[in-house]
Amino acid sequence: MSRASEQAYSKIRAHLLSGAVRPNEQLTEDQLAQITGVSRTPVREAVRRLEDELLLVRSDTKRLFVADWSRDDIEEMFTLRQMLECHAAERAAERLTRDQIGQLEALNRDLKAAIEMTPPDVTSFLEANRAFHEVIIEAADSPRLGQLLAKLIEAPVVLRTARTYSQGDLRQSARDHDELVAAFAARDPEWARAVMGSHLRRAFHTFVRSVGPAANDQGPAQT
Amino acid sequence: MSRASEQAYSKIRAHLLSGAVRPNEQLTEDQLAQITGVSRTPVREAVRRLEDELLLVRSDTKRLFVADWSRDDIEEMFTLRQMLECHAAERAAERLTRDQIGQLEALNRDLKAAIEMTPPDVTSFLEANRAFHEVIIEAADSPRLGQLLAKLIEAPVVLRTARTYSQGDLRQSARDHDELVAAFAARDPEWARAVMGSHLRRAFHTFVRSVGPAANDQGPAQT
DNA sequence: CGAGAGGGATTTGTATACAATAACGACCGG
DNA sequence: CCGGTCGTTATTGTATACAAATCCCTCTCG
Repeated sequence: MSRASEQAYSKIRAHLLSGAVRPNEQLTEDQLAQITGVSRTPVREAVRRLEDELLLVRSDTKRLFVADWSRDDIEEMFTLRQMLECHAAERAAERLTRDQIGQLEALNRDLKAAIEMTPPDVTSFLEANRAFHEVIIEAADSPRLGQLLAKLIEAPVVLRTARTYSQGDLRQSARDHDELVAAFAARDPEWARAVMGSHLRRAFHTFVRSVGPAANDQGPAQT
Repeated sequence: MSRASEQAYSKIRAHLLSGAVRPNEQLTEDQLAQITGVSRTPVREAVRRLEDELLLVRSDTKRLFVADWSRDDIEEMFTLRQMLECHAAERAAERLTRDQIGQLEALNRDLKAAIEMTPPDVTSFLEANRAFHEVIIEAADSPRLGQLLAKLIEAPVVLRTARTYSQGDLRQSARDHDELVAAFAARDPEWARAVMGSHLRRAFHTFVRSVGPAANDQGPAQT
């Protein structure tokens, strides 16, 4: 999108991820317009995108709130992502160019470098990880699949807690990526799917372990 | 959404599905505002939704066009829908109330009645079919899953061609629904998943047969 | 003391005017 | 005759004013 609405989007998103607002807190379009420095029109456009990504929700009477993700919500998100991204890996295995496989290798080198910093550079890790998965989705060559996954991957909760992962967790992630590259290089869709599946499922359990297995189960409905 | 933007959405959608416009034809927000009788503001809101549903697409310079669905696009849509809706059926099998199962039975009675009209009442069939699947998705109790599926099911191409299905095709569909209800009543997630899978995959092949197996393969890129 | 109605304040929805950007075509130079 | 550049027109993007809906507090009545 164009300048103002794009800017509104990223500023609001950053604002939400920064933790400056709490789940279930009400926001108004005017507030957001002030924060972002643009008028309500592009803010409304940005808000729509953020609603789509489930970072914001609207009450039944159109009032705007910060979304609250329960543990169950997050599990479902991981499950759906796994379903779709396994499919993407399968398709990608049949379609990746040598050049793209090279990109994946390079990205995974960056990712490993980020892990081996002391302390691990989690921001770089997340960026390399995001780019890695993006190449695969791109190669799957299915616009609709990409669109669906885009929503799931925007999920913020994961990003917020990634900083608590151990170096061992991160290294396992890098090993998964290595094996994915191997599966792609071998042009073996089944292998790629299987590795992607375990990769994401493990990520879910790592997440659960880091936030506590039964947290957040008694939260009130948010709408 | 509120009155004007909701009205704009359904009018534009109807306009697109009516076939009054051709794929790759350009539209302007002003035109649509005139057609719908509201200002550009709600039209833009409606257009965003339709873009999301891939009924409309924007060029790289933000100009608006009627989307063109290739056969491959449609196959991918069916594949994704199958993946997600099988999952929904599985979850629904564990969660449907007796009341909801009763609803499914009632809807399938309506559906069969529509089929046995002479000629078959395709509009009622489609409506009962939509409602049937909606109950299942609702019962799956996963907001994100429902949201993803909503997009896929809006796909218009299927609706446009449904009128060409034979009575035999429609009857098979009703039988699938009967078996789904049986699987739900037995609380057997695996059974439900399997039936849903074959139901949707058959629907795809019925679709392919009705439009011709290799149609629409040489269309130029639209963006 | 509680329930519900009324009304001002808050918030979202819509229309409109204007600004920014992209497409189109005419004109010019080679 | 071709290619490019500039100005005009068409189209989308943004700001703002106003309308509609909703919330919340208060006040009254039972």
